[in-house]
Amino acid sequence: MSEPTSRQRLIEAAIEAFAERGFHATTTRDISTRAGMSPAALYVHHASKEQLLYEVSSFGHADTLAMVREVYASSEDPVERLRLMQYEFTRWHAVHQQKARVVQYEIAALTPEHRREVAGYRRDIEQVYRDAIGAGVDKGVFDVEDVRGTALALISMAIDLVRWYQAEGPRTPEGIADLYAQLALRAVGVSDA
Amino acid sequence: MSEPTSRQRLIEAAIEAFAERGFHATTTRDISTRAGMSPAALYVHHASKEQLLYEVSSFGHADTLAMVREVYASSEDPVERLRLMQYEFTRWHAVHQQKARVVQYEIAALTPEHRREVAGYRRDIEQVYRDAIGAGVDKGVFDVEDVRGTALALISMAIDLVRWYQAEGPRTPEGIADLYAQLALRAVGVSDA
DNA sequence: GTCTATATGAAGATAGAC
DNA sequence: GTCTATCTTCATATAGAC
Repeated sequence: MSEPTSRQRLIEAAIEAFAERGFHATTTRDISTRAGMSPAALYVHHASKEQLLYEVSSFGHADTLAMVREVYASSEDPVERLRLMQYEFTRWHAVHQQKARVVQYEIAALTPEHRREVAGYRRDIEQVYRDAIGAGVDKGVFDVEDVRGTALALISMAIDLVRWYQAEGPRTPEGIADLYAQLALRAVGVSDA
Repeated sequence: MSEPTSRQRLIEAAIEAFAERGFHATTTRDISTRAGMSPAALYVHHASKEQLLYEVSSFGHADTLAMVREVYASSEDPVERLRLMQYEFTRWHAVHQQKARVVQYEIAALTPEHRREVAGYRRDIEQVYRDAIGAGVDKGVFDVEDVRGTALALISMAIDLVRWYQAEGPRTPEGIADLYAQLALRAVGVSDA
């Protein structure tokens, strides 16, 4: 493990600052100071404050999409697949609470072009959830009328925890993930969950 | 129905602007222009931009707390009570999507004192949900191990819809509220929901 | 690649006429 | 209570030395 580069230190400082204060309330001075540099140093490594946000947002979205796709491919059993999907998706938002907060709540601050790009990732993530639920319905294992609405509800549950979750609090990421995985199965009508 | 006062017009303009852009990205010029006034007019009716936010946030929180308390008192039956609670809480967030967005996502922009005040409202709302779930567990109607976590999950589901819900989209507030009420009952282990 | 110094613009809020 | 004009502060981003 080598030292992080200045570029990487600035990204991590930006995640911290954006998560705590929000993009618009964060100053480039705040970011560079957290990274232990002068205000000007930021622009040697990143073109603008928005570019920093885009970096965080785009990697974060790609990450979560890859994760749910991997889970989807990992099993043929609808119950185990949905359980693991909600478990991992929930856990990611708790473990990476700061990054997740930026990913989920600062989309409006991106340029229109960057916003369109992440919108694509988001559509794809929802599609994987719909596929996972739809497969269970097709096999007669799940009892769901509104597949799309149920997918949105499960995603919402996991995403919203970045609004209130605190790493210092009593709950572990795994504890919440377990609970939310159970709630996901109950939501699709698997009664012995 | 008389004309809204300038004061009220400014509050409504602020809700619109804060919901679309966020508190920090909104300028006082934007608010006053939306209300059809000059930048200076805002300060005749409101002390500051933060005071406008506080007005929206505090009334919104008081509103939702009163609503869930009313629902709690309206029935003794745990199933009907929780169903109605999730229905009304969800519907409120869809119907008042812009106001709800400001209420739920701009807490960090309040002054510490104002933030403490709304934190109290939020604790109380969670408590009503915990009571509603706990009562069903005590009566042996609900099957829930983690009452607090389940309450948070149900609240999260409803709150998060302000992030994606669009009045122009295909879903009605009542349609989402029906679905989320059903999901709430399934979450507490009422299997014929 | 880092710094100090600064250009440039725009924000929140106020002054003072009507 | 509304306006125009403006004060003051602070933000993003750049210039240029080392």
